[in-house]
Parts: sequence; structure tokens; C-alpha cells
Amino acid sequence: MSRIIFHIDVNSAFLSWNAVKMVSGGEPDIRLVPSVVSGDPADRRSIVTAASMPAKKLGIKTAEPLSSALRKCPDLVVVRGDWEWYKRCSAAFVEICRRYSPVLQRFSIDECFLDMTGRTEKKTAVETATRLKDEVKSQLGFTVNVGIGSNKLLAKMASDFEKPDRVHTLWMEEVPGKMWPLKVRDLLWVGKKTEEKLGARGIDTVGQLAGTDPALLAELVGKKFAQQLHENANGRDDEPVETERAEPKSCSAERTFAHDLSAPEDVDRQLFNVACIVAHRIRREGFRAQCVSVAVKYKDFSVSQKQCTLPHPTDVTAIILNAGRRLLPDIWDGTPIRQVSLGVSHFVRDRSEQLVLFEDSRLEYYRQWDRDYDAAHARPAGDDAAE
DNA sequence: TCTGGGGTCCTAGGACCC
DNA sequence: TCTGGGGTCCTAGGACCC
Repeated sequence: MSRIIFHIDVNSAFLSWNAVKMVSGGEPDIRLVPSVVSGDPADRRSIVTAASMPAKKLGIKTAEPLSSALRKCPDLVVVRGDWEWYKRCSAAFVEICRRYSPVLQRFSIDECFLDMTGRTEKKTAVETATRLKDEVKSQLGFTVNVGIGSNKLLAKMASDFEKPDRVHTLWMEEVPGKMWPLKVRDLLWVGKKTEEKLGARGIDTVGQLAGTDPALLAELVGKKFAQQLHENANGRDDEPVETERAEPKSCSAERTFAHDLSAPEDVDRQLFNVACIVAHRIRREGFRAQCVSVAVKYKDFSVSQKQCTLPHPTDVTAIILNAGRRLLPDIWDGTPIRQVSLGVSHFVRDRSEQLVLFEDSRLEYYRQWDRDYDAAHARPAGDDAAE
């Protein structure tokens, strides 16, 4: 049986959400002027997190350095991100979507899929989606795009058509007309590198990709990815709308420094900072991790990374930090670096202690230190999505 | 002009085991 | 002296997403 899937995507999410808050406080609507959400303009490493439509019309793009955006538009309005507010906006947006179908998958903080099969029909789908879109706008003050298709891929592609505040369909029979003329880069999962590889073989459009022999594609991008690309370019996708939030598999924190660092004590201090953050997060979620990894990013953006497996899963900051400290010399040659990161993975959930295996008089001291840290950094356990 | 932060999945090689 | 096939786990790196 044919499915009906909606993909709902908040237009310029972070920027819109900042705007809603500002407008409610009597400030001008930054959506109507060139504006961006970004970091400190004085920090040359700030990048654009979100841009208004007028900013986009000036060629300002997401992830572009703020300094570059400011050159394109010296009058650019720059506002700071507000993660707690974003989470509230996201929750309110998802609540409205959920009224239309309980079969809802949060795809990111500002996107979700709805399986509308049995809740609307093909001929009424646009009407239903328009109602949803208008309800979000009137109740929450920001706009969304709704993409409609017979699977998640088509719905997602459709929501990316003309913005903002629009509903688009991409049914299977519309694929040749609406999707095949697009550049391959517009297809989900085709990034810069894949675009280059395909382009080198003269494959520039989704339609050309759809008509390419999967065996040839496999030589370019590997068998598994080739299969998926070929299916998707032909509009096929049978991924279900997953209502259960998957358990996280890893947790990491990174710090990019205002100036490149080369002094070992400076780098160690930053390593300490990210280890505290990561360990705190997994304690909050009730995980212990068995694998620790550390990475540095050099001036030329090359990354060196190394990981190790711990003898026992842990959530103790000191143990995670020490693992990181042991790894660091293997990946860092002492030349200036712009970023350090630490991550943990291979989680376990059980709370059984293994103090017997782990006779360390300092352990209780470490745990108390962690409890103090957690108390000082207490925040409601977040159901936070990434962006 | 100088490029953030936080994730997921895949690949490929080596170690090790039967 | 040269030799198998399959499986799992670990690790480093790469590509993508928002």
C-alpha cells in the first residue's frame, strides 16, 4: 500500500526563533532585513549558524565565516543563539505536528517526518499540510515548509523546494519532472565530495544519476552507497518513520581556540575542559563509556585522531581525562592546533560498580569531585537534538 | 576571508581466533 | 615452504547530516 509522508522543516529555524522572541519583546523583525545568528563578531572564527531570506539573497550562506558575511553586507544584523529558547520552540512545533499523526520522527531540532498514511488522502494531502503549516504560523509565529511524498526521501526533497511558508508534493510520478532536473548536490546524502566524483564522470543531474549503472556508481562511491544513491535518484526509499528516539552512540565536545595553541599546558587545560563536559553529559544520561577518543585539528584543518578502549566502562571525569592525556602525544606533534576534541562511545547503561576490580583509593575522591561538578552545572536532563 | 559544534554510518586494514 | 576460509573486534579516516 502506498504511503503518505510529510516532512516539516522550519524555515531558517534559529533565525526565525530568535525573531519570534524579539518581536514579542517589541523589537523589529529581523526576518525582514539581512540578519544572521552567529557568534561574537569580534571572534574571527565565528560562523553563520542561520541566515534570513534577505541575507541569503545577498549570497550569505549557512556555515560561512561571519567576517565574510559582514563583507557582503556591512549592515548585517548579528544575533546570538539561544539554545534553551530553541528547544522550547522545537517542542511547541513538534506538539502541533503530533496532532496530525502520532507516527512522528524527529529528524533534527527543526525537522520532523509524519506518517500520514490513513490520516489523509493523496487528493487532500496538500489541504491537510496547508492547515498544519498555517496552524504553526498562527500559533507560534514562525513559518515552515511541508514536503509531501510517498516516502521520507521524496517528502524531504519536496520540503526543500521553494521557501518559505510553502507546501510541495513530490509523488513518484512527479519525480522525472520535479526531481530529475535538479543538480546531484540537491539529492539527500550527496555532498561536495560525491558531487565531485559524479561530476568527473559527467553525472551532473539527479536524472543522470538515476540512469547510471549501479555497477559504475559502485566504482566511484562504494557498493552500499551506490545502491542507495541509485534507489534515491529514482525516488525509491522504504525507510520507515521511526517514532522511537535511537539511543545515542557517542558523545563528544570540541573547542576551537581564539588563537592556535602550541603550549602543552594550554592544550591540556582545554582537554580538561572538554573532558569535564563530556563526562558530565554521559553521567546526566546515565551512561558509562568504554571507549575514549581524542582529536586535534591543525592549522591546515587536517585532523588527527586516536581512540582507546578502557578496561572498564566509566563515567568518571578523571579516568576519561587521563585516557585522553595518554592518547594526545600520539596524535599531536606539538605544532600549533586550532581545535581539540574528546569523545566517548561504546556506552553501557547498567549501574553496577566494579570497585573490586578497581581498587583505587583516589576513585572515591574522583567521584566526589564529579558530584560537585554536576551539582554546580545542574541543568534539566535535556531531550536535546543536535544542530 | 578564513572556515563551529555535535552527531551517524561506512570502509578498509590488521589482529586474532577457529 | 607455502599455505584456506570465515568470523569478530578494533582502529583511523572519510563522508554526510543539521
